[in-house]
Amino acid sequence: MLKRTRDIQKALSESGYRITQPRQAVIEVILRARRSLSPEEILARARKIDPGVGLATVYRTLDVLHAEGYLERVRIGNKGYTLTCTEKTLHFHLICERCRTVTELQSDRFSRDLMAQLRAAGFEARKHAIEIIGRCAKCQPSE
Amino acid sequence: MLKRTRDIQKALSESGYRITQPRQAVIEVILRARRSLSPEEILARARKIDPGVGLATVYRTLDVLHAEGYLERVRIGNKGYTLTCTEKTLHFHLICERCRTVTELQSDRFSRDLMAQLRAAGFEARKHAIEIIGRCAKCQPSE
DNA sequence: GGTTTATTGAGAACGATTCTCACCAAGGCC
DNA sequence: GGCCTTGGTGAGAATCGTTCTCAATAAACC
Ligand SMILES: [Mn+2]
Ligand SMILES: [Mn+2]
Ligand SMILES: [Zn+2]
Ligand SMILES: [Zn+2]
Repeated sequence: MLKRTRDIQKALSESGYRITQPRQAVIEVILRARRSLSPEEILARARKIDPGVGLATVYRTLDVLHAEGYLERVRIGNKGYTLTCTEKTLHFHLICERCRTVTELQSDRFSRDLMAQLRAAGFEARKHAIEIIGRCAKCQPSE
Repeated sequence: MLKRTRDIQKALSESGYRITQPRQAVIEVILRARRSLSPEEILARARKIDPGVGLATVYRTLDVLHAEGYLERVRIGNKGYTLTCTEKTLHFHLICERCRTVTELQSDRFSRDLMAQLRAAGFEARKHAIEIIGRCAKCQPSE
């Protein structure tokens, strides 16, 4: 089991959630993934750890992780893929539409500028989703 | 009929689309709206102009407008609301989760910075969705 | 007006997500 | 360790938004 899996479990436990087999499996799967996964993909991988897991529980666990701030939902096209996220600060996602890898980026200048704009507009931000969709460096159309 | 409705109709017509009653109604509804609307809301309003319009046609017209660059889909929560958009350049959306108003903002500094980051990452951007979710100036919790 | 053919409305079909409910097991307590 | 309480679970039904199907319609062009 990954160290970060234990960290998240401990935090969930302290928030009053029970650490069940299915939850452990789902968390482990998401942390191990190199790219964002759909709920169905998470289910398939989780079943290799705990064969009995059900799809509804995958959705429920995603909700828990989202509510506790350990997971973001990122969309590619109409499909709802998911992604772990450690960052709490303003950052953005480069989503490769070919390999589905999600790269997280940050920029202080970017953040400062955005904050200033929000203040000017009198807008109180609660959350953000900054997604740039295209091709990552590895997936450029060769030519 | 709004002038901009006629402009869009003319452009669609020149692209080979037929200017039908339902399409006219949907375009007019979206342009008149002060906030983003769901497909169901668009249907309800379009039926006040042309009572026979069907839901499938609303979806189809949204697809056409999207394909022709006259409309963006913006999500609030899980629901897919829609919005007209004139801007072609990099810009972002301030989405009020209370009144659903979508404000479009732009910033040259922001754009330049983002472009630089993308270049550094070797990422080829095709489209973007920059959404800040929260409360607009009018919807601040009083006090 | 007549012809062609893209577009339409109604309802069926679909896929993703959520709900229901009887059963189960995590975690606190002795 | 065993017992109890109750939150969590799996299976399948239900729901919801969206897409599809197809016969009927009406734009657009002559
Ligand atoms: Mn992130
Ligand atoms: Mn826009
Ligand atoms: Zn890629
Ligand atoms: Zn508002």
